[in-house]
Amino acid sequence: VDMYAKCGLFVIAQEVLSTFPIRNVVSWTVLIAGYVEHGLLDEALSCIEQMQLEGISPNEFTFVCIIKACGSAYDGERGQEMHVEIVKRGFLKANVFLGSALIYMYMRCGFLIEAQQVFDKLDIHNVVSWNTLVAGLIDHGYSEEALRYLEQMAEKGIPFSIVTFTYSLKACANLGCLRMGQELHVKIVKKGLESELMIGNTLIDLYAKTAALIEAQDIFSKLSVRDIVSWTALTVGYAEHGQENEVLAHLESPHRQDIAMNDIAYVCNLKACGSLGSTSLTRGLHVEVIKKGLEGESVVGNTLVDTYANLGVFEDARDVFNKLPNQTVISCNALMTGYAEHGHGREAHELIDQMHCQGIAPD
RNA sequence: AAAACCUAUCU
Repeated sequence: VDMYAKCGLFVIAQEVLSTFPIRNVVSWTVLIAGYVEHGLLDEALSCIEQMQLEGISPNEFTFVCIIKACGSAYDGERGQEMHVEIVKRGFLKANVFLGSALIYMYMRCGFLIEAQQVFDKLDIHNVVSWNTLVAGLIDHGYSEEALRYLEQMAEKGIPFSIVTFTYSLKACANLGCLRMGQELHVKIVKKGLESELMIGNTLIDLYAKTAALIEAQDIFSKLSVRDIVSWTALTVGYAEHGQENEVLAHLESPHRQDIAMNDIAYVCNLKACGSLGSTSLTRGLHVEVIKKGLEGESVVGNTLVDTYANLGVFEDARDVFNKLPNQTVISCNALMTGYAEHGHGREAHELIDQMHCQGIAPD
């Protein structure tokens, strides 16, 4: 059941499960974990109901899965209900897995105070519970706070993991602290972690964001294995600093290296084309995006609208905008900013009216 | 026998 569920073959997993004369909490939990890993919250929750109907109670493992599911689905309400249930059963105090899952859930749902409270109340901490807190803070733009927690970790002698280093670098990148990033880089080299892909990629990003493009390129060149993240981090960095030739050299390279593009990579490359002010490159990428069926993906679609609008190519901006499966305040703002910056006051006003008609609240 | 943190990206 675990294998099928992990592979996403849920019909077979359920079938196997149904042939068991007796199911226990593990049989159900592995299935639930599979659903959660594949983002299927409703199915996971319905399993919980079914197992309880069979008279089987969820245990700590089960609750970790459920809490994670609530976080992934941004369902803070339900997460809170589950939290109450967990406390009632006395599971929380000593289980750092459950604690980390709750911190993740609250952070993702924007309940930062609650996340910190869970962290503070935990009897046991480990590097993951710290990392989860730090990651959440950084995701919400509190990089200084995150750095303070990272300092505390160091003071308490908690060894940094790859994830800890990654987030430390990310905090530096967000704050534009090249110096601190370089100090971390030295430590990373000393620990022999520089060839870790996640760390290498984050170093590329740090140096690119702090305008240290020679260093960024150097890290990139020295990586023995590169993935799509390595490429896009560098490309965006070059674009943001106006290095057109390097961008051109990198846009096509992932293909040539047999590295698959994903939706985020298209967003990055579109962003790069936009930074360079190139309508033709943008159109070229747009064609690829359509071929891959990604035009309607919200972030990809919004980026297309934004890029075209910034370029002042409003026929295309409008065309993509109209085709979006759901227009949101983000896509509207992107289009509107373009109108405003290119002096199209009338269109901007019409868009406000359209938002009103569609019940999209301006922010 | 099963569970937590995971790098590039949109206004």
